[in-house]
Amino acid sequence: MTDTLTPMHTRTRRYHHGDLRAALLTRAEDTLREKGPAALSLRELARDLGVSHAAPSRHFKDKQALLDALALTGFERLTAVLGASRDGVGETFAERLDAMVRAYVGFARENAELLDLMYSIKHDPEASDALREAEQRWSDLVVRLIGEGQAQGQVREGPMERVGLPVFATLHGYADLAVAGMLPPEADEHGLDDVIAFILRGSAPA
Amino acid sequence: MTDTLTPMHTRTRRYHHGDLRAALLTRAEDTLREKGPAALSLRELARDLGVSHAAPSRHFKDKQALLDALALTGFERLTAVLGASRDGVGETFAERLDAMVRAYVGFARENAELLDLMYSIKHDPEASDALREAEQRWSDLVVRLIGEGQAQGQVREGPMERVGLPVFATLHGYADLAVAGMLPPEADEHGLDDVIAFILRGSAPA
DNA sequence: ACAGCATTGTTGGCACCGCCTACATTGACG
DNA sequence: CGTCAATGTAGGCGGTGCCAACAATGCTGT
Repeated sequence: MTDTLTPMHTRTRRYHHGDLRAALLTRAEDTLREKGPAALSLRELARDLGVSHAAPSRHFKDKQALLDALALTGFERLTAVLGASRDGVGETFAERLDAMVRAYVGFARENAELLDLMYSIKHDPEASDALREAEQRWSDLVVRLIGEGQAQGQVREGPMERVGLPVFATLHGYADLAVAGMLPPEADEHGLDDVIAFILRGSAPA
Repeated sequence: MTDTLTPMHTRTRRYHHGDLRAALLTRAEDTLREKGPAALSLRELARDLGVSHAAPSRHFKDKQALLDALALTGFERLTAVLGASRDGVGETFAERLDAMVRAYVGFARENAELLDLMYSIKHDPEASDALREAEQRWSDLVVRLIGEGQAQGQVREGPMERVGLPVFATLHGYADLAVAGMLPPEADEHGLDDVIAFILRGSAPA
């Protein structure tokens, strides 16, 4: 009954969006980046996409579900970035660590709010399985890096949890400081180099 | 002044609360700890304290102001705890570092949500001066520790920003992981020891 | 002592939010 | 071509933060 006259392509406002789910996710990430997590509202998202305020609920059962999905894409991209950091660099622990730290901090700087979201969600005891797996996959990359270092005699012996944990903590901590804008200006110059050298000394064989 | 007559404990519902501001802060911290940051609402706080929903606005111009004040008390307590960690331990860098790391992680575990709040706020570019000062005071403690270590020849030479930053990053990162519940169960056993040893190796003289 | 006034609380209203239920439109499949 | 699941819409509910107008209180100066 709507119309045989008004053409679809003008101001395309078809009843079905086509891929609202994906559109919600990308728009949400933009908003998150530009206006922060507090400004993320399902209703505003719906308005932005020209859809009714209840439409998002067809794709995400509640707001948390959307945030979870957003974090999931974040973990996937982070894993991809870290995995790629191994390409084109040497095989020594030092080189691979260097590449991975830079990749991680780079991701953190470019996706500060998203990374924040990713960490605040995994905090939640009842995160989805997919989320836990994604998180697992990326921490496996660190574990693998350390394992290789140990095999090559460039990293001290010991169980992974004990050797890897301080490395992980340092990496995470530095990225978090960078994201929070807490690094002194001078840090831009040598900060990364210093942290990488610090990790190497800390994890060097006894 | 308070009362020689009206006992506190009798459901007194006087028009003026007496010290609503302090009551709001303590109640807010309890709620934060027990039900998480999302459950913090000015209106519910007011209900809990038996005052009208607009009463809090007389003491905090908006919700963020209350959160800022909460974070401020957090920084003050953290500084006190870290300062006290120096008492009763030896004067070597290793001992003092050990004490401070344990104090910091202990505070983080006991005040996880509050610490989260503290960090998410300093993130904000327009935090109050008092907040910035409080944050400064506590990071000064770390700087002081490292300076002493250098003076005693137990920490490598170099400008404070370059030597201290990796230490700070590791400390912060480990505490953050602990707070987020991301540490593997095995970490409870040796995690702290490992991190402290890691920091000592990383910052030892060349 | 007390009048005046700043402080502190109260009431009510606004716009927004997330979530729910009932209904409408669409497209895919038998 | 009819049926039906998937998708989007309309409206309502209780909750939130914030604001403006009003009321009770207690401090302060005369």
